[in-house]
Amino acid sequence: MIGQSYLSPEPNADTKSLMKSSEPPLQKIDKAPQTLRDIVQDRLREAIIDGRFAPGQRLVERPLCDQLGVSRTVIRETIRFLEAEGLVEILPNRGPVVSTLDWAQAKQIYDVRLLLEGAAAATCAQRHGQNFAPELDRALNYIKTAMGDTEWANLLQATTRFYELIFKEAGHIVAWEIVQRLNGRISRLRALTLSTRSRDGKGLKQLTAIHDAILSRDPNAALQAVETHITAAATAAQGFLKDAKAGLGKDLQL
Amino acid sequence: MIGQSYLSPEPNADTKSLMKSSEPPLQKIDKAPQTLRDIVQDRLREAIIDGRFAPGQRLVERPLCDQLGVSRTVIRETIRFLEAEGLVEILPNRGPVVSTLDWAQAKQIYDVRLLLEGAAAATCAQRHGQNFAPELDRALNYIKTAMGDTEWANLLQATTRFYELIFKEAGHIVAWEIVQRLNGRISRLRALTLSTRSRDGKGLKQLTAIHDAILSRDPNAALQAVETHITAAATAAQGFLKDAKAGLGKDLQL
DNA sequence: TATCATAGTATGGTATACCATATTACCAAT
DNA sequence: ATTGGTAATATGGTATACCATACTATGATA
Repeated sequence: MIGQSYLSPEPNADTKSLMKSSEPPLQKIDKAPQTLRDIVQDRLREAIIDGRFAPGQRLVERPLCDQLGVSRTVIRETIRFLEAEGLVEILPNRGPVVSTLDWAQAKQIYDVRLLLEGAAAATCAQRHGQNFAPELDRALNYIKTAMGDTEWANLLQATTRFYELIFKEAGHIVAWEIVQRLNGRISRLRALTLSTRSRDGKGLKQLTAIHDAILSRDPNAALQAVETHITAAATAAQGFLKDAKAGLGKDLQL
Repeated sequence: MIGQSYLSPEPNADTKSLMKSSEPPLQKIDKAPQTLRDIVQDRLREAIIDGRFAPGQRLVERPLCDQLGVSRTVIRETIRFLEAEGLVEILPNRGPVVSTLDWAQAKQIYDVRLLLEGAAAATCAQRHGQNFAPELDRALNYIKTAMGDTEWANLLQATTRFYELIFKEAGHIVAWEIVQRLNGRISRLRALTLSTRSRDGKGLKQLTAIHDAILSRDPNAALQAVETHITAAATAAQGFLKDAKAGLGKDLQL
């Protein structure tokens, strides 16, 4: 999430022509000293989202310390953060576990996404600037190529990037953060639905519809396109969760 | 957020007629051993929301340890949690400060609230059960009485309760959690707008309109009512933030 | 007097050790 | 087989020490 450009674009490219660059004498150095916590947070979050920690699995602190080579303090702090994000739950007297998901929650998450993504697409359709079209094209093409990929993480990232563009262009930063957090909680579900839906061409077709509606500056069409896309995704997801529930009795698997 | 009903509703009401109560012989004791962190979290969150810690104010760890009588670990973990909630920001090499708010963010928060609360009200209008009407009546009455109160916290809590009822009845738990978190970030703004808007009668009138639309099972009217209510609140809020900005040059004050 | 340098202080970041408690598993005794 | 106890494990909570950095104040030098 946070880049690692500690220094200004030109670190010290001009030692001879000092004070020659006209406008800003010196750019402020906004060092973002990537703290250990941040690294561990990203690492753990990614591991959970990628499914390397299964839902329901316990996250025992000291082993995590050994694996990541950091102290307990750091681990505990990141667990607190991920708990607030909804990726981790704390069982009383048992400690943190990877959050599980049932259909009731997933359904609500898709509902909220529907509202926020629909609004973002509509706003974006009205407001997008001139250099936005090629960017959205590129994002859509990324998705197209990622569909043939075997690595589902790429496809997930590509679609995420697609929506990120839309939200950012609409100026809906807060909403995008919310959606991202929600997506973290249904990441495994998303991976499943995306990979299956990429086999039939429907998923891509729906995303293309969103793309077209936005670029033709038709807010209502954009809203509609998002609606059909998310509804389809939710339906597919429901199938998975229902299966998992039937198979195991608990909803731990997804 | 978490109740403190450690024990079952009926602790041991029937010692004579043991095993007589037909279905559950004994209810499971779901003890929620309120951990130190939870207490400190609630305490600090409340302090920030109440404004006892001003926005931009530094939250120095060791003094907080002394004030609350807990160790640094606990303090740091709660700060991580509140950071994820958006109530606290971490300045590099300076440590945590209470988050500040500018109008760009506040506007977006009101936008998201508009979407989520509108949807909840509409759904609630369709689905609310039979014993819901008196509850909503009661909530509205609470607001009415709280308007005469000098303690603005009561009014804030009353309106929160009003919306909570709507969200819960609509089954939008996830959305409600999101809205609550957003409300935390604009709590001082809400307090200001609520108190000023309670002097003219408009705020109450708008809430009554929501109440009526829901109880008459008219989703569109409910959506409309929420829209006017939040739009008005946002406009009032904008006035405050603009003032603060003009007065101070920075947006630290709110 | 003005500037520079140095030391001191405060704070965040990290690591480690310790204790109390709750849970679990295992083992022994009846 | 059920009961009871004990040890192991893991967590919550605490305390402490160490280092790096930022800010501050003091003093020395030009």
